[in-house]
Amino acid sequence: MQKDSILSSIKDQSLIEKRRNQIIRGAITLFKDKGFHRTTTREIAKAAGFSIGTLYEYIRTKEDVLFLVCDSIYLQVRKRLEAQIDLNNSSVEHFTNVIRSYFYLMDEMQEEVLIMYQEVKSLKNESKEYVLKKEWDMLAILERLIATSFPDSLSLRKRKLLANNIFIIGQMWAFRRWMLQKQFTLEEYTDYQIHFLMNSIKGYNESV
Amino acid sequence: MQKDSILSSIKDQSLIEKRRNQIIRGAITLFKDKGFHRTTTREIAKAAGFSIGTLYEYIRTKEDVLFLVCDSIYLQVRKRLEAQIDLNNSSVEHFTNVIRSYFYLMDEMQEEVLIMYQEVKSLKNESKEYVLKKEWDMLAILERLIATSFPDSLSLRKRKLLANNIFIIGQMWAFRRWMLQKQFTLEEYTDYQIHFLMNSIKGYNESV
Amino acid sequence: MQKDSILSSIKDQSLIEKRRNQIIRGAITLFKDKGFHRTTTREIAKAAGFSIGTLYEYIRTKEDVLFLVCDSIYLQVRKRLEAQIDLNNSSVEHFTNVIRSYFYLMDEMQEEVLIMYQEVKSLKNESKEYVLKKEWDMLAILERLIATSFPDSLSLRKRKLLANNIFIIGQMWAFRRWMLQKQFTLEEYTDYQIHFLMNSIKGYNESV
Amino acid sequence: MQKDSILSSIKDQSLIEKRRNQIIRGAITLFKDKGFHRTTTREIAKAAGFSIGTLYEYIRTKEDVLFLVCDSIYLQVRKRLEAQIDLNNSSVEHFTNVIRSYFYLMDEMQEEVLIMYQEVKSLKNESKEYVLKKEWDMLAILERLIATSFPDSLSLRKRKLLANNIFIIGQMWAFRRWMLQKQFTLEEYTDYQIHFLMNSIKGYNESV
DNA sequence: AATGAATGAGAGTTCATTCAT
DNA sequence: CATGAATGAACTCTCATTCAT
Repeated sequence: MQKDSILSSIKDQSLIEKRRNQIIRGAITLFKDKGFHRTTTREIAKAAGFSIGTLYEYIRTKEDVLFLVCDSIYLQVRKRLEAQIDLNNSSVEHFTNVIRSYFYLMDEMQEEVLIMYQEVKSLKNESKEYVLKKEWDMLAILERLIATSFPDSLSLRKRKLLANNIFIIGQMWAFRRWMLQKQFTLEEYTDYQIHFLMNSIKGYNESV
Repeated sequence: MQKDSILSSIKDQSLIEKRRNQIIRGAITLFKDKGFHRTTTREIAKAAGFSIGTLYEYIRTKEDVLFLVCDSIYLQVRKRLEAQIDLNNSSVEHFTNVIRSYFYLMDEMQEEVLIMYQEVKSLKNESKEYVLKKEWDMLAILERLIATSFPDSLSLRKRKLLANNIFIIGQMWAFRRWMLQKQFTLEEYTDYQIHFLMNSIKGYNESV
Repeated sequence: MQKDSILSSIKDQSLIEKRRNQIIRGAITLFKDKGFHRTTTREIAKAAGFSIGTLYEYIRTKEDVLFLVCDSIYLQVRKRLEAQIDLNNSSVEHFTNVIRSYFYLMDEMQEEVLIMYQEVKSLKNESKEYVLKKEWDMLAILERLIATSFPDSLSLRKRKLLANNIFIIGQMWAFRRWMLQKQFTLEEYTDYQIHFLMNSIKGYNESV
Repeated sequence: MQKDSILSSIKDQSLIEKRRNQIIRGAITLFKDKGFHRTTTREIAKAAGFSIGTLYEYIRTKEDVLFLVCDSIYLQVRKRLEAQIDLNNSSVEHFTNVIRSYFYLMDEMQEEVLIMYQEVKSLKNESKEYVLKKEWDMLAILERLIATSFPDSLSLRKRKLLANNIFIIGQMWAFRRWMLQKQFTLEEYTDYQIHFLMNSIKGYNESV
């Protein structure tokens, strides 16, 4: 499944783009609140600002909406993460800056992260694979960053694992906010986690 | 909301216990497969081994089933985790043994962990809080273990954060299995993560 | 497709029988009036005397209703036709009596005949074949009657064709009533057609 | 209802003619396949070669399309039947030739005959009457032919009935093809039926 | 004259829940 | 205590029709 394979009976491509963005925006608001299953297509149409009939001119099934939403969120996260990365800068400081930005991004996009976290599983296999593919891409970005910043100290597999750890510890701030955000400010959380992370790399380095 | 506040029209408490266990066992099988929303009460009744009418003698709403399931899974995880802990043993080795056991437990209970992960949000607030309360309990266990094993090196807040990290890195093995279990055996995953963790503590220790 | 392959979630077989008869009776009334496509499932449920939910306990799709209706009509026509036939009586008089009865039956079941005529095509292939199979059966009955009554005068293929002619000339009284019933009484129609038929057989006989 | 009473917002009459022919041609193709009810107006527009908006410039409702189609089919059948008839030729041979031509025409126009057969009932009364009026016309043609060919042997009413019989036995080749065309070639079917028919007339003739 | 995006009533179907037996 | 037939609100999705461009 690819994004463009969501069929629409509308011919004007730019209108499709525009309306789908309305759909995505409306749906995210609703999904935040009630999740995918408890949101009805009529509510989505209304939140998008048009009728149920019009909604179905731009998607074929309710699941298509979920797909659009997930796809859009991933794209956004990735874009913003990539924007932080300077491939020519291999300093540790640059590394921590990127990680810090990522954590702040997770804070900013908390609700969206939650949606992805909880609803991707509701996609049918084909779409799910397409979306999960995007996660591989994001991990690859983190891996590359690690490789650049710590060229000699970590094996490939350790880099991969570390990328995963960073990835979900960032998301954790969103999906465990009921616990973490009661005890830490975002700054504290970021500071502590970056410390743990750096020590872990340094420590590992020395200990092997 | 507390567990016993799920009303039942049945008087015999031991029968309630028995029937609810049947319900839980049946429901978990189904939820693994199709998730909470896509599972019908009829299916649950059938999987539990009795009629839909009987099901409703032991619960009031479909959500009650989810609550029973989540509650049961948490209880099980906690019990098995606690069984590993010797409060009088403050050795680092004991610490890593417990962590290792926890990771292996997450592997064993992958499907259940997934259910919790993805479905707890569908609980209504009251029940959700009750369930999340159990997570606080589990974190407290890990915190205590950390405090015992590393009595002087970590502040309270760092212990809390570390407990969280351990907790979700364990779960990650389950909920990101599509990614991790392609690249690591359970043993490798456990070894690497424990290394990272220990270095992180040691490194931190030294660096502060 | 066979009749019993229409799944029902109801266990009591005699209740299924009873409810399905209610459905058939209600649906026929409606189909007479508005045809299959213009009749809604809600109307069918109401005409059957229960709720839409209950309707769907006894069928799986709207098409099932059409199938039940067609099946029931064929069965009825056939039963009543068979009841007229005495296999041991090979007299020409018996032959004409049966034909006459058949014509009167078509008159009595006009509406039902119309439904079959116009709606069978809406069945999906599997069911359609099952229903059309019943028409073969009825033709076989007429063929056998012809063979018994005119043992030597007609070849197998001519008997087959004649059976078809009788069959649809009977039905014609129903489906062309807007034309025929303005010009003929049932008795006249029957008399004339039987005359044509007998002369045709006799004439054929002599001319070959 | 008359054909020209289908309102159109278009002024140019020859354009209306042209566009409606496109509609008819497209619609017949679709109706053959899926019947009137299962065909959408969008599909009709597409098959006709223009947009849904344009379609509705030439018709007012979907039913109008059905009317146009039925009207067109009747017209065609009638034209071709009339083309065979020489009013000055009263020979029996001419009679059988026309009947034979009619049967071959029914073979050629099988699909169209089916459409009429199954869909006319979906017309609303006004249009239905208009279309059925055309059947009276065709029957009148056959009646006249019978009267010309057998001037003294059959009463008016018998001629009328015979006309009906010929009419539907011709159509039967189309609407019962699933049965007849497995057992007979068109030639055989025609030969047998003409034999039956001629004997029937002759026989009747002699016997009265 | 032609287009096609927008509409919304209404269709078929599902399923959590109840309650008489 | 157990059953399962009955219910109907609520869901997703379709499609004939309109009308601004």
